[in-house]
Amino acid sequence: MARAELLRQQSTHLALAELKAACANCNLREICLPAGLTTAELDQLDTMVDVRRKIKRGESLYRAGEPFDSIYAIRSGFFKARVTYEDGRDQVTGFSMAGEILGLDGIGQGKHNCDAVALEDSEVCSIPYSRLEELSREINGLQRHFHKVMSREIVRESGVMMLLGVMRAEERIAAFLLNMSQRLAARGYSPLEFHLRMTREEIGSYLGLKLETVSRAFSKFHNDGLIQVEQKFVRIVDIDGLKEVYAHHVS
Amino acid sequence: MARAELLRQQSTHLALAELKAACANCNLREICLPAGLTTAELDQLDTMVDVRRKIKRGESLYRAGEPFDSIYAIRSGFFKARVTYEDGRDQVTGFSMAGEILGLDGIGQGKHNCDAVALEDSEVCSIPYSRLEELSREINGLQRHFHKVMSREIVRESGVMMLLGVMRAEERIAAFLLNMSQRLAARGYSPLEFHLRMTREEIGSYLGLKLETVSRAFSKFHNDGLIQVEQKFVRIVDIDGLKEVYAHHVS
DNA sequence: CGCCAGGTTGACACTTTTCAAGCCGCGTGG
DNA sequence: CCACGCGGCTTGAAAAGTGTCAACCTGGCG
Repeated sequence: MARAELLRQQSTHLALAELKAACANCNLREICLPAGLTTAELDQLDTMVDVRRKIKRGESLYRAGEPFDSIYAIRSGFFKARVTYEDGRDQVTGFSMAGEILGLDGIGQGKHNCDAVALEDSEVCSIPYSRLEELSREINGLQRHFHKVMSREIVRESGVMMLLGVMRAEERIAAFLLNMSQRLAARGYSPLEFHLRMTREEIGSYLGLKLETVSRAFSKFHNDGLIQVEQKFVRIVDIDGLKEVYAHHVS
Repeated sequence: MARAELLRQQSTHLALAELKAACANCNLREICLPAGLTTAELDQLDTMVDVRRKIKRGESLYRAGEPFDSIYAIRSGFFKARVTYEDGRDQVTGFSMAGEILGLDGIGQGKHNCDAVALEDSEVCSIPYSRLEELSREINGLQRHFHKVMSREIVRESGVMMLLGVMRAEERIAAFLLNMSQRLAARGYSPLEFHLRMTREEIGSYLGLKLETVSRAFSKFHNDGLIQVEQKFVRIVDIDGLKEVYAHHVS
């Protein structure tokens, strides 16, 4: 905290482009928090964003129970959100990639509700919540977009509830692959070839399945000519076929 | 829309207490949106809340796809939120009771994402989102509390994901009963005796189970002396026993 | 009075988990 | 540089949990 502040001040004049977040120059600005702001508003926003923070693979950005004071925009990398249960059982509640916002779950109770764990070396922009509150009173577009981000998180989660509540194993996996594909495409990556950052177990946890079930579904899709899988590498061969599995019932 | 506005103006001087929402006098103000505001702020808030709207059992407050313009505070009654899937399958994503806020899912896309259906005759206060935006720029406490409400919805949903992802049938039902009990208690009702407003099928849909499974679990809890069930009436006989089922594994 | 939605219960089928064995690939240390 | 170890992945067989189908019950309402 104190150290971050120090870093921020030091960086203001020196290596601004290097250490300071600089939304105005960020190539994620269209999909990240500043989406839709004017150039002038972007400059205002920049005053609020703290230095970037690097998180190594396997480390956590925050942990459940820690006091909440900032939200985070993912600058690069990949995270999982994990909720741990009283008895030790846990569940992955989401995967997040560049441009997405982490930490929204902390606002309600003033402390984080889940762990945010980096699945690869990552970098985040840290946004003190109190400054976000202030600034979103001044910049209407920021207020509106922040509300949208929260609302979309609610909608996203109800989509996951649908996955977990009504779909069967193969449908869930197909939905998962299509979702990854679509989000990667929105970031300019290939929607048909990608590396999974998470293990089978993490996918299973997210989808409410055991890792063996995930593995079997991958193998079946492979044999059915829908995808090619080799460890964490996935190539979608027949995307329409995948969509049929996802929309199921026509089998 | 125009009609609601008309009603609101008419009611301002006439039957204010009857038709106008009047947060300042509402006995739900401690758990509803205005929680934590000062008396003066409450009066400001009242200028924003439209007339109450009555929803008959079985009718919907809004439906998925309809344009979003207001959020709603439940004044009395009981709702389910339901998402319908392309192919017709649907899922209940939540149950809401007095003092809770409906419609937050609409902010992100400008249209509602689910149906909100009354499970008994209900009354809601309608809060135009544009006015909420304005006012939450002026009243810091309102801004903060609105953010908390959204954040808690995110946390609530990740709790449901946990239910759906890692718990088995009987644990889910126990969790459901304990959750109802706790929310009713927060509203001054008996936590140990209540009437379920929803059918077994709706409970099942919410919990990702078939209605027969719900029914069997109820019967089992009854036989085990944990609860008494008779149709929609439930009495919790052994709440610690229920909690053990919920925390499971010790069976 | 009779109908019908909603609920209960039983028998059986099916999906997914559990348990177990073995493989593969990658990083580490000898 | 190779061997080793280990986490991660795959696959099979059996077990468990939940869903499906069907019959029947119950209570409320027209």
